[in-house]
Amino acid sequence: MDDQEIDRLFHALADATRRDIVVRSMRGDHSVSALARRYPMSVTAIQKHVSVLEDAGLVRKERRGREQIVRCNIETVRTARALLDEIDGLWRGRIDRLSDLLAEPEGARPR
Amino acid sequence: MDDQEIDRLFHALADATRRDIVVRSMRGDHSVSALARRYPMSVTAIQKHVSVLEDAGLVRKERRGREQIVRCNIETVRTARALLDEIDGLWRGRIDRLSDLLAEPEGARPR
DNA sequence: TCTACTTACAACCATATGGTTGTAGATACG
DNA sequence: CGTATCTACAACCATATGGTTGTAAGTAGA
Repeated sequence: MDDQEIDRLFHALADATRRDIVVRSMRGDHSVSALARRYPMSVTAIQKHVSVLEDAGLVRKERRGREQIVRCNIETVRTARALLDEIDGLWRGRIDRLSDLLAEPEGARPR
Repeated sequence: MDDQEIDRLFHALADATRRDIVVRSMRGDHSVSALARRYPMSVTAIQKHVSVLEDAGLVRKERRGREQIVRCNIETVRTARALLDEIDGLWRGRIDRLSDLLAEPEGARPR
């Protein structure tokens, strides 16, 4: 996963309406226009939000007759979480290395 | 934590330079200008990135003489991760409820 | 003191973002 | 059939974003 994809992923999550669409799309079948009825904005605005989520891989659309059903891609949510875990891992590694240093006897310190 | 704060948090993470600053700021003391030397952009641009990270709570600045040292706020990284965990929890809850339904005998289904 | 370094901030600019309205095509249904 | 619904997409607009340069002020150090 390259930087641009990660940018798109976190950018997609940086909007309350989009986060809400992700959650709703996990809990049942919702067409784009059905989703639009729940927010104070036009169908086109929701189409754009769904498109941003789609480009980020957080959601996919499945056509059913004349409607597009929006469904969540939970794997991508987990990918985002894993990215944050990685940062936390670096932090914990930093602490570990620090305590390693403190625990090491003087002569054993790597040069 | 309200929607706007969450927006700011994910928005701050949606930029490769800013993510890199977060990681660097975990691994030692870096002033704003020291950070700026590592990226192909002006000091002012880095000041703005640090400011976005600060507003998101991902980083704080500590003045040391004439320089500002940027340090990571790991707790906020963990907050972001917890938000994604919450979504994943809803997903897993959905599955649990589905298998509950499937496991239930016909007559026991809630009305 | 004088000079270099670091930060702060205003002003500016191009592009991206998040919304709107309008038009049009495809599908469902009376 | 005709009509309503759903989606797609272009055009438009205001504001936000991410960069720049220029100016000024505080601090360190020869």
